[in-house]
Order: sequence, then C-alpha cells, then structure tokens
Amino acid sequence: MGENGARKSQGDTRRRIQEVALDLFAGQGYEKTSLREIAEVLQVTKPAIYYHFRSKEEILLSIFQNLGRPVADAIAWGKAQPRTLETKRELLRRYGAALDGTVPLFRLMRENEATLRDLEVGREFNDQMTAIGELLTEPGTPLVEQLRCMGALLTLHFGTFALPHFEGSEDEKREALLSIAMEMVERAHGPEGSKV
Amino acid sequence: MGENGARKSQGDTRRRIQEVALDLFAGQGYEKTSLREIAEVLQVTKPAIYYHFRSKEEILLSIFQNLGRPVADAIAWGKAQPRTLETKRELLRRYGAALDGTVPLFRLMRENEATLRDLEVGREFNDQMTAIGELLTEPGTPLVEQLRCMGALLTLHFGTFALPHFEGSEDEKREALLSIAMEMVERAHGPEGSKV
Amino acid sequence: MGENGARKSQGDTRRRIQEVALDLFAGQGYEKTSLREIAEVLQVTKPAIYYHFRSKEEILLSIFQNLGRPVADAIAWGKAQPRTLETKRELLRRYGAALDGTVPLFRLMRENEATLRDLEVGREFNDQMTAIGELLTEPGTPLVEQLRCMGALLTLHFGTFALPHFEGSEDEKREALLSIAMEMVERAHGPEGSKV
Amino acid sequence: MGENGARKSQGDTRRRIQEVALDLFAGQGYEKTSLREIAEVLQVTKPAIYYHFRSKEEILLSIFQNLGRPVADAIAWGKAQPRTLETKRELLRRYGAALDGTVPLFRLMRENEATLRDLEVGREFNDQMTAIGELLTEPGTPLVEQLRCMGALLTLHFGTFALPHFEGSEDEKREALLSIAMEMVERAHGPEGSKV
DNA sequence: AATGAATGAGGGTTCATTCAT
DNA sequence: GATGAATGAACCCTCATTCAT
Repeated sequence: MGENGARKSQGDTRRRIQEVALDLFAGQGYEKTSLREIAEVLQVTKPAIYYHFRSKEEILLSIFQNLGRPVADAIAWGKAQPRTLETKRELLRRYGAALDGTVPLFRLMRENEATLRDLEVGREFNDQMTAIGELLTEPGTPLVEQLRCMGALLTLHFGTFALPHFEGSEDEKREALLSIAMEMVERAHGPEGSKV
Repeated sequence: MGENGARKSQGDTRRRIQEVALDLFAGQGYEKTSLREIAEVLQVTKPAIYYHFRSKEEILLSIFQNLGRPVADAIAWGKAQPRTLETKRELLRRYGAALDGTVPLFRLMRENEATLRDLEVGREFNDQMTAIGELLTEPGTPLVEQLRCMGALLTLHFGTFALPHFEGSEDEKREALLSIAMEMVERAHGPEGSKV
Repeated sequence: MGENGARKSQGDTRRRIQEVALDLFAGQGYEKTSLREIAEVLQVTKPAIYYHFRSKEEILLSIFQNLGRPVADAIAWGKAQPRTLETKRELLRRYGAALDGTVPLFRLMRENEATLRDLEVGREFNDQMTAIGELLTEPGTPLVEQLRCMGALLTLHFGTFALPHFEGSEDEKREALLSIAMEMVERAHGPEGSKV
Repeated sequence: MGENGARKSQGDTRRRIQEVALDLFAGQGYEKTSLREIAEVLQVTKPAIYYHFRSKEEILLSIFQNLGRPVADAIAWGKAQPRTLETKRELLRRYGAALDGTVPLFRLMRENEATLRDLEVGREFNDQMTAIGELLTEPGTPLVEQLRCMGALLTLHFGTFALPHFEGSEDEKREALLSIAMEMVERAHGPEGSKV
C-alpha cells in the first residue's frame, strides 16, 4: 500500500488502546478512568477493547510489562552482579536512565498505589521496588548507612518526578540528581567509597 | 446528663466515623472504600453519616485538618522564620516529628494521589508539599544544591513510610533518618553549613 | 388514612418485587428475565430492587423459601414419621396438596433446572426432590417396586403441571391424580398394601 | 484424498461442533454456554462456527433433528397405527428404547425448557411431547384412566433420567421401568387390557 | 440523631452476530 | 473453510447522594 501504507489493523488498535489508556490512567487515575472513556477517545466501542484485552487490569499490566521493561532489566542486571560499590553506582545509573524514559508509567504506579495494591500489576511493581531497595542496602551495616542508601534511591526515584519544577536542561537536572544519589551510596560505603 | 454524663452522642459518632474512615481509607484506598462499608462497620445507616458530614470528601478533609494540624503548623512556623540554615534544620526536625505522629494519614494521602488530585483535600496536601519544598530550597543557588535539599525532604518524608522495613527501635530509626536529611541540607548550604 | 389506607411502604415494595419476579421468571425463564424488566413493571429503578434484595438470586431464593414452605413442611413431616405405607400415603396427600398451591413456583424450578443448578436455590430444590424420593422408596425392596414408588412421585409431581390439559374440575383432577399415585405406592407395598 | 482419505473437513468440523455443543449445553445449560466457549474447546474461532451454522439455535436444532430422530420416528409410527392397546404398548416400547439412546439430549431439552420455549427447537420438542401424550390417552374415557396413561408416559420419560440413582444393570432397570409403564396403560384399558 | 426507601449515573463485562479478507 | 476485528445491546451490580419521616 505504498510507503505510507498505514495499515490500520495488525496490532494498531491494541497499541492505540495502550497509549490512550496510559494517558488517561496517568492523567486522572486508574479507577477514575473508565473503559467507556478510553473507547470514546479511540472512537471504538467498549467491546472492541475487550477483543484486545481480557480486562481493564490487563491493559495496565501489558503497559507495565512493555514500557517497564528497561527498569526490570536494570534490576535483573543488578541481581546478577557482585554486591560492590561499583555495582550500586552502575545500578543507580541504569535505574535512573530507565526511569527517565518511562516517567508517566511510573508516576502512575506511584499515584495509584492504594488502588493497584491488590492487582497483579501492583504486586509486580512492589516486588521491583523491594528488590532494588535490597540491592542497594547492606543488611549487616549500621542502620544509618542502610537508610542513607535507601535515601539515595528515594531521592533518585521521587526526585525524577519532581524535576519539572526546577529550572535547567533535562540532562543537567538528571545528571545533578544522579550525582546526589551517587554521593549518598558512596558515603554509605565508608572512606573507601569516597576514594573512588 | 449529670456532671459526668458520658453521652454517647455529642461528637462521639462524628469522631467514630472519622476513625473508621481513616482506617478503611488507609487500608483499602479512598475510592475503594464506600460509605456503605463505613456505615456497616459503625452499625449505623448511610444517612447517619450524611448527618455528620456533607460528603465523602468532607470526611477525609476533616480528618486531614484534624490530624494533619501538626504538619500544617510546622510549615506555618517555617514560613514565619528567616530563611537560615538553622530554620531549615528546625523545620526538618518539626516536620519529621509531626509526620511520625500521623503516618497512616500521610501514607493515605500519598497512596491515593491520583484520586485525591481534584478534591480539595488533595489540593491542600499538594500545597503543603510545595510549600515545604520551597522553604527548604534556595531559588538562587546552584541546581545541585537545590536538588539536594529536595532530596533531604524526599528522604525524610518517604523514608518515614519505609522505616518499618528496617530493624531497630522506632526512636533510633527516626533519629538516623533525620540526621541524614540534616546532613543533606547542611551540605547544600556550603562550607558554612558543614561548619555548624 | 382511613379504612382503605393502603400504606405504600412497610414491605409493600419487597412483596411486589417478589410477585412480579415470580411472574416473569415463570413466564420467560429466570435468565431471560432481567432486573431492568422487573423494575420497569414495578415503575421503580433497578437500585430500588437492590435495596430490598442483595442479588437477583436472592429474589428467587426468598420466593422459594416463602412460597415453598408448605412443600418443605410436608417433607419435614415425612422425615419425622415411621416409614410405613400409611406414612407414604399421607406424604403423597400432603405433597400433592402443597404442590397445588404453588404450581407456578415449582414449574419455574423445573423449567430452569439447568440454570438454577449452580445457584443455592437450585441446590435446595434438588435436595427436596431427593429427600422425598428417598422417603417413598424402600432401599431393600425389589427394583421394580422401588421404581414404581418413584413413578408414583413422578406422576403426581409432573402430572400436576399437566392437569390444565385435561377436562374436569380442579378438584376432580387432583383427586384422580392422587388416587393413581396412591395405588402405585400401595401396589409397591405388596399384598398387605392392596388390602388396605 | 484417496479412497480412505480421512479428510479433516467435509462435515468433520460440523460434527465436532455438534458434539461439543451437546456436551456443554447438557453440562451447563443452553444459555450459560457461549459460542466462545464452544469455539475455545474446538480450538477454532467463533466465525468458524458461523460458517457451519446460521445461529446458536441452529446448532441445537440440528442436534435435535439428528439425535432425536429415533424418538420422532417412534411417534410417527404411532400416528400411523390404529389406536389399540397393542399400539400403545409398542409405542411405549419404542419410545423407551429411543429415549435410552439419547438421554443427554432429552435431559437437556427438559432442563432448559423455559429457555427453549420460544425457540423453534423448543416448539418442536413440545409438539412431540404433546403428540405422544395424545397417542396414549383416549379422549372419551374416564378422567382417571386418561391420567393413568399420562402417568405411564411421565414415569417412563422422567424415570429414564432418574435411573442412574438406582442399583442394577442398565437393561434390568429399563425393563423394569417399561413394565411399570406398560401395566399402567394396560390397566387404563380396563378388563380386556389386563387379559392380554 | 438517625432511618427507610429510593434515585441517577455509571461501572466492568459478556454475548450473539457480522463482515471484509 | 476459516480468521481478525469490531459492534449493539444488554447484563448484574455499586456508588454517592437525597428526602420525607
């Protein structure tokens, strides 16, 4: 159908549903977004959505598994590394980068925590958060250092969502945020940490 | 009525509604908690709730204004102070202390952000967060130092909710968390900061 | 409001729902009857129905427990008696009489068996049928006599629904049907049976 | 294709649809069985079913006309005979035999009566029942004898579905049931009847 | 101070069916 | 001989809210 042959079918609708759903979920919340609304925006009927997804939750789950892949990969990588300071630094780098590319999704996960708690997607998200927290903290070390590592993660994670409130180029801001998180985990690793 | 007349009414039911509502809102989310449920737990009928509150939102709003008072006070105090490092340190101290006494409420506000966004209670909460953020950061200073201040707040705020995951006495953990936040804002204040 | 004061409330609506529901369930089937339909006939809204009943099934269940009482009583009576021929005769008498007063309900139970199978009401109905069957048949006796007893029940039960197809007064027809069932269980009880 | 070419198509799918449909209709009811379910079991898509049948009803209708043929034949035979006692006896024999071979289908017809009432298949089934009833009863005779004949039919028909609850070989049970029905119509035919 | 009865709006979901391919 | 995509209609049910009492 020519070079511009925009084939309408073949996964097109499915993808459009995911796009619109993410938009609306992020904009007004998961519960407050009805399938009717999604269908209306897409100019299709509700059952059309059910042709592509088994349930409302499955829409979000599929989005999470598609777009959340980089974050999941970063965590998987972390789990396979030795637990050195350098691993943690690289983990923060990777996590930060992955997050940057998926801000709307992760903001949505965060802002609907209560709602998603008893959905599979919520459980998966929670497991991720727990996992990365464990990769960064060292069970045997002093409490304050454990908390500092957690603080590094919190700063990076939640700070990412707050960046728009600050002035500066995107890259500049990310860099700065990452450097702060880095310092924190380095500091937590004691004198040798600061030497690196 | 007698001098010690423990009348069941006179604000009793009202308070019980608030208690149960906070419990349920915190436990299963604001939207997922229906007035029917609250009424059932209290063994009253739905209209009884409407006798005490004009709407579902008003229940949460009243809870927020009752229990959230200490946090609001801390912020009000901060606004009235000169913007010195010592003010910020004290602000963190006060904010941390206020938060500790109201974990369920603030966890609820956090976990239902999307839902509460277009409710008055959500706006008030948001204003608070913005206000305290502004009290801690210095508009003119380098980006990284602004972000570090924000990081201090994020660490203190979100860290408080994560504390149960760590070992140690409550006081120990709070102290440690606060100290980390303190260091961060001190560090952000440059050499003079670290001198204090 | 005077001698004709037809108080609208006070269980009125609840009873009207049951009436209309029985009518429609019997007329077009349980599944094919929607709550919307019931509500329309009653000139109320769907939620009004839900104020009085927790679910669609509960409507039928309540009807079954109200109207089906006589049949249940007959069976309960039978269970409490010695298993003599006279008991069986009286049981048929009572069952037949009870059935006569509740034809629409039992026709409905019968004609929607597949649908009601996995509803509580269906299970209760089934238990009744099983129970009465067991009361009439004698486990130790020859197969043919057991089947004859069952045949007596089937004739009485299903015959009741078929009576309108025959000519004669109601009483006449009932009497005749009952006498046939009687003969069958008497015959099953052997020579002594026929002597009575 | 060869002479033994077991081609998968050519009526194969059609037959498989009928098989699965009968299974599901009988197991969970006609209404509760969706075409999606049938398609899933068969590992084909819904439109594939529509290629073979014009509608959901047509599936059941075709099953009824295929499998119900022996019963229809028995009735047709009866209509062509003189209305003697021997005809009735043979009719019961034939009807019983035909029924035995098609228990699931006729059980299904029975348990979904309300649902099928306004479908063609339901009307056909009803006509059959009416027809056989008329073949067995004698309009001019005393009411009680008419009812006894009907009782014979009811006992044979519904008894067949109840047989699994009794102990004994299949043949034994069928024989016994048939003998009871026989006796009833013989008895209805008066003294001459019992002489035969 | 609280109830009984009811409503309007809307929720997610499922169904039999169609049509272009 | 079948599929992918979609539709219109309807389903049961729940919610926050109201009002007369």
